[in-house]
Amino acid sequence: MPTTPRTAYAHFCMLAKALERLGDRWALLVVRDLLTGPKRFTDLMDRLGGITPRTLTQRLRDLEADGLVQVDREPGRREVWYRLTPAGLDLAPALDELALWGLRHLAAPPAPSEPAHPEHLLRSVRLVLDRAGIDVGPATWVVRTLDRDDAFTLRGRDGRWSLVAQAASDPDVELLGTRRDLALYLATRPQARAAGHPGVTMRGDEREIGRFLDALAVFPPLSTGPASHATAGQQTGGLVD
Amino acid sequence: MPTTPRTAYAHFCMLAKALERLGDRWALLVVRDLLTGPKRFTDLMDRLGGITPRTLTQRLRDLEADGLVQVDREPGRREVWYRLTPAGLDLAPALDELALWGLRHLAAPPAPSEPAHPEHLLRSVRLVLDRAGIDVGPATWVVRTLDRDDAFTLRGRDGRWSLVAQAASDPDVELLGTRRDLALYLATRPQARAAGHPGVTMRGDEREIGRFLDALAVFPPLSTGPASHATAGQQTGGLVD
DNA sequence: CTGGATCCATGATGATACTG
DNA sequence: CAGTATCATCATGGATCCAG
Repeated sequence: MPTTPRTAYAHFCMLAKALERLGDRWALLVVRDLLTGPKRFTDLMDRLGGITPRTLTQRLRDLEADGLVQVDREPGRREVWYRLTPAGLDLAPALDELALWGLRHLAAPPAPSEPAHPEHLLRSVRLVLDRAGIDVGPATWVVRTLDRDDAFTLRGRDGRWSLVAQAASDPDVELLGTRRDLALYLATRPQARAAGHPGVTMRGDEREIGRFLDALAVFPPLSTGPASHATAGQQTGGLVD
Repeated sequence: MPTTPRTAYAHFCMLAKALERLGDRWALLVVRDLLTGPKRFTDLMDRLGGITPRTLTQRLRDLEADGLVQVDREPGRREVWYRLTPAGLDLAPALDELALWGLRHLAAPPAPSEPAHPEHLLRSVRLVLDRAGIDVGPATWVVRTLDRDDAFTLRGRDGRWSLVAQAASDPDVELLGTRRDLALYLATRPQARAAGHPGVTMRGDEREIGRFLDALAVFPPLSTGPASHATAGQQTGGLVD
């Protein structure tokens, strides 16, 4: 009979109970990376850059025991696929709010040592466009990474926006570049985006690219209050000065 | 020159950056308890039951350094008051989403060893009423704890709801009880609430109490998916069987 | 090659007692 | 009231090794 584990807060509070499951280091980042679809152990190791295999194993076991992750092991197949259960998928709104908070208060250009992936920013872009109800007509935009052949489709219609980790066949605009270049481009402040970005190719006719730039003008959102983070300093309206 | 601290993920991801500030044990619970207003060190020690003074000191220092908490020290006064900065207050939506997720997937009656405070549930009640757009006419409901003399006012009008940690002077309904009894009452499933609860006094005329019960019928919300938590078992529509 | 396990080092947290 | 001091324990990081 286990006594209350170390990670328990013993509060009658749903936030505390949630954090008992999600508060361990790396746990929410594992969920984040599984939100875009099932992944293998090594896929996660790659994306979570910095986690040790022992910790990843531990997190996946914990999340499985808590019913957030399901493990697909098929006999005769080497790969083990990890995917979110409905309860795990249901964390998306909470992760979105945390990411938006980070965007409002901690936005900063990527350090040279930081691996940059466009998908994290794309999730925030989708959310910001959706919340703002931006409507520039039906839009299908594809972002394709050249160094890893990932692709994402951002679709908008009637002010609602969706993001899927797959390339649509008929994009109005297509962005091509390395993961880092694409992330840097999305992190540029809106006014500078029309000029393009080194390493990023934009395909699509001028009118379509114009719609893309118009919609993206709301990203990133401005901080609601004064930039009160001690090291954040100036708020220029972009992630990059 | 400090190298990247242990708590850094070194990802260009706003969620990761947020978790670098908020991911330490107890950190978000400190924010939670400061969301209802400024508190003293010992107030926080009391509410956070289980935290050690060393850890609380550490968290408050970290949060202060990150610009989420401001410390009010007045010369000649013993007490030190901690309050959230605008950036700290801006975490409310994220904490709300996490608490709602906990409510949907981890709801369980309070264990006998769990101190129960009504305020955490009241935050969720406000949010659920507000999201559902419940409109039962202008409503002012006061919840008053007898064992600590805390009071909260839940106000609704035109489907919008607010919660403040203070007693309104003209409540339509007033609930009185110990912190535990009030929490247990709010955790009851809606159908059982009309019968009242031992230790909880409800003041107000019958019609007003009827409005109160009608509105509260949407709390707690049902889980979106099947109750997939390994230990959660049945979902009865209430926190208490 | 994937999916881990093992060993050790270290930093973060808990328990308890004490103090300006 | 608002912490600090000390010691113990546990979780995580880093490196390496191993089995199917």
